Amino acid sequence: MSSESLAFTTPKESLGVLLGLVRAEIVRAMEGELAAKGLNLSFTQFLILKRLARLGPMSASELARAVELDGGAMTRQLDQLERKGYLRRCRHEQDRRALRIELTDAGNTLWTQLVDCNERVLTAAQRSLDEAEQVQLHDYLERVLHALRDKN
Amino acid sequence: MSSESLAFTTPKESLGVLLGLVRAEIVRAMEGELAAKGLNLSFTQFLILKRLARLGPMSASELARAVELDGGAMTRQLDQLERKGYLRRCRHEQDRRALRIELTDAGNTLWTQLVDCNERVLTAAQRSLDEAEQVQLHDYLERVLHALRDKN
DNA sequence: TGAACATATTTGCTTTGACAAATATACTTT
DNA sequence: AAAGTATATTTGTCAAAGCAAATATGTTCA
Repeated sequence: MSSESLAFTTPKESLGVLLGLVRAEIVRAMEGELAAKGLNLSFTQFLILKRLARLGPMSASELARAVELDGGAMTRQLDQLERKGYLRRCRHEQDRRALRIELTDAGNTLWTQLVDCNERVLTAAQRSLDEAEQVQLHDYLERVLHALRDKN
Repeated sequence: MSSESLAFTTPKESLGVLLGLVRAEIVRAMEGELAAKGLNLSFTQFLILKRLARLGPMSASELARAVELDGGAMTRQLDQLERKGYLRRCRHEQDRRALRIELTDAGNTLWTQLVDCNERVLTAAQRSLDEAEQVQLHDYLERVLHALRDKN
């Protein structure tokens, strides 16, 4: 009875799905914003630029881990973004295996445009949560993430 | 400076990313569970079966909307699941355009196995949240979802 | 009724991303 | 220093998913 009778309202049953739905909406909204500005950028590419703009130059594999992207896929995304002139592959000073990916001037200029989109989407997404709730949601998600990663 | 100094702790900045990371971990964990049982099922296929098991027969497009999957992709997933004998495409009584997708006996039997995997992963994911917090997380996510969908 | 439009499914085409192999470089241990 | 192991990047290959077009059926409205 416990599980069956509560089926359609039990949180546990749909956390995975729910996360998928929310994320899909955010991606959709974000890509809509980008398209509306006439920018031809995927959500993945947006994330890469955001990371670089926020944290500065880093290697391709750091970047890949940060956005949960396969190394091979990262290479190809970097190809595209480099071709569009938004970033540069430089040599890493300490490690000759690695690259140092850095934004070009065009990349930095682009980011100033993206900040708006980013802001609008996240504000819209969280508009029904007050400040404290937003912090709490973030905290819960972090805790879930750690629980999943530290298997014990 | 303002953005730079706060970058690594501002919640709003990473909600999109964070959702992606959590979801990726859940998918990984779930596929691990499935593989451990010797089942050759993708996370997407698991979601389709789950939906059918929980809510009963429905059309392909309802199913597609529920798991946030493209119609074309759904057709091909159904091909696979039908070939494996887990579901059946029947005619829809009221709408001759549509299908009525229903689980076979084998599909229902399979689901009894999947229930465990599902349970284990979700329990592990939420083990650092108490009952009230789990409910609250779910509530927050629903509110974010609605905020994103009802654009106004 | 009939025309216009909307929805359900399938198929073809293209892009994205995962996985594995290849190569280059770093680290560790003996 | 040599050997063995680990990491960074690139490339090839494949499966999954998105988009568009085709077809069939339903719905609305003049």
